[in-house]
Amino acid sequence: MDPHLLRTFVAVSRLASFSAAAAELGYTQAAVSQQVAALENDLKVPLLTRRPVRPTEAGRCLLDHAVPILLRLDAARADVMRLAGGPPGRLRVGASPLAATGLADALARVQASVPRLEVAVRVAARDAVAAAVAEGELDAGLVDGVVAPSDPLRLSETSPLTAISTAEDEVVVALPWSHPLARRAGLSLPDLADARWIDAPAAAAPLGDLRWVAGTDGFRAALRYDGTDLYTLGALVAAGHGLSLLPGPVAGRLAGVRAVPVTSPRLLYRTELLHGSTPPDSPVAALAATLGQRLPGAPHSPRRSSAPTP
Amino acid sequence: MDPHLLRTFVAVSRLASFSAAAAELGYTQAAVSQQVAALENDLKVPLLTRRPVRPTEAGRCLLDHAVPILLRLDAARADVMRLAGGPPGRLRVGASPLAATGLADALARVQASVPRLEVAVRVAARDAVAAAVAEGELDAGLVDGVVAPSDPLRLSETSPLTAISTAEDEVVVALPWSHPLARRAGLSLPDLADARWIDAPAAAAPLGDLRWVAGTDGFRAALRYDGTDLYTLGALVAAGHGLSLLPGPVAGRLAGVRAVPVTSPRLLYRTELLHGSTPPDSPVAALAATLGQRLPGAPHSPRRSSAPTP
DNA sequence: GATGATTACGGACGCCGTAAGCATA
DNA sequence: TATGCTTACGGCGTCCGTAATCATC
Repeated sequence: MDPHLLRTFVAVSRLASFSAAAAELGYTQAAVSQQVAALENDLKVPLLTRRPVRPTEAGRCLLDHAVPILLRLDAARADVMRLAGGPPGRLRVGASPLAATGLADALARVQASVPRLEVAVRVAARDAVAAAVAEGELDAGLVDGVVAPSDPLRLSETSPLTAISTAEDEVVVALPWSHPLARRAGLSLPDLADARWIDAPAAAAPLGDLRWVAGTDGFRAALRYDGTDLYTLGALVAAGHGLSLLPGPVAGRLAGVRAVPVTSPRLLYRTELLHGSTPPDSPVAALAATLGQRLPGAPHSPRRSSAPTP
Repeated sequence: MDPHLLRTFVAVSRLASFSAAAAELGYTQAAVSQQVAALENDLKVPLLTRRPVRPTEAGRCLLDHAVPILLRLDAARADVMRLAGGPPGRLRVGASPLAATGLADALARVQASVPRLEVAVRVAARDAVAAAVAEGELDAGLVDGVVAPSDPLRLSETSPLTAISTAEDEVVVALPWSHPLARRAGLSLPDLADARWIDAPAAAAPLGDLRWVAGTDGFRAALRYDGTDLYTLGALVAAGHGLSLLPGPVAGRLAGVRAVPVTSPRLLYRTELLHGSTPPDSPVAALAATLGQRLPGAPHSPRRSSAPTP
């Protein structure tokens, strides 16, 4: 169960070829063959069929474990080395599209307090941001989502990250003006499970979040929008392609759509700042302080610690 | 970042001694010293202070990652080999104390349907059961806890396990008859946050669960009871040492205590069956079927899949 | 001075590359 | 027949154990 063997096994499975994996990893075909054989020998189970190269049942099972394990190993290395490296002169921040809104101000204030700070910003999907922070590719990430008041955001955690709540907004449904429910003052989420929804995981709340907080299988996507642009999303809603769940302040700025608050169940659109272990004098700590909250607890024990902002 | 190195690093940290770790792992002191040096050299960070042997800040950070990683590696091996081993002639089941109640009947029915089946039962704390199932020391585990209706149990997951809801009971507060709230017909959980509570993680709902579902910092323990015996717990409640949260059917059988349902928020005392990847003809599948639910989805992709029982 | 971690050195094993073998499309 | 995985073998590096060295209590 050497990580080296796991890594080549994953590569072979993904590429469905020993030789391609060898090329990618800088080995010879023979070495890859031996590594896979060693793994199969260790587990006493054939993991791959040859010709065509495809994972067996046991192989798929191992893949389900191996990928997170390898991610976690990388995250561990990144976390430790980041802690040891001392405060770097740069701050690489990621954000999911809706969370990116409030970032500019905060970054300006951090730059004012830390001289000669290189800042890089990257916008990506929520889970991608979380993964990049875990891997150490980013120093911090701002992510958002729909949650019940006391719950943390549900992220696919490769490794434990410290999470700080930085903003909590009202949750609203964006509807076209012509929609029968558009004149309501408030809406109940379960009533909307069977409506037409737009799945815009990169721009609005992913429908998976809705299913989670509502505890149903509904909220099926009538249209999928993979862009991040909110005005396109607004246009899609206005044109009647479906509904979308958004934070109140954002939805209020969209033209042609009606924003109706969700009154039941009680929900919040929360933004959280994610980061790994961090020395207290780092730019990340400054960013966390700027976004309204001091870094909690000991930086060496990264655990979820969310507290609502006042 | 060889797991071998991580394992010895963890052992050295735990035992605070190179030589003790060497003895435990079957190495010489010199080998352990070299392994730790190799790890520190790889990460370019001192991980341990010598004399006394104690993890540095970076070392503690690495420990936070290394322990779950090693558990997960073991879980992966166990999961794959279990899948490959074919249906074994034995069924090792673990259960948390309250969940163990309904196990006898189900096991009898499984034994009736599978000839010559060796059955072993082990009762332990909830997280210990989950860990043992992940590690493959147990084939399945029954665990219980307090949750909101649509949430899964919050387990410290080393590796993803399939979870099936097998029972859902009313949640009640066990109070002494003399308690001012004992005559109420129903209680609201937030009102009880500041009451005296008994923390009995091995027998009743852990107080951490209450804090989670209530979203508060309350529910502080006035007394901790580490046993699993429910009648002792009942006696403690009756004597006024504190309150305890229990499933309705269990609390009803305790002498001298009053059981008042929790009406707000809406909570359930749920029991879930946990298992790893499993061939469809295994005793685990039989147990799952007996407990009221077929094995869902493909056995090679272990994910949480809970559905309420009717 | 004794306990215990580190450094030095030699042997064994493991792992990769080259090259030949072999099965399948 | 050709592509591509497997097996055979040789060299190199890694890792462990023994033994000597060094540091701390």
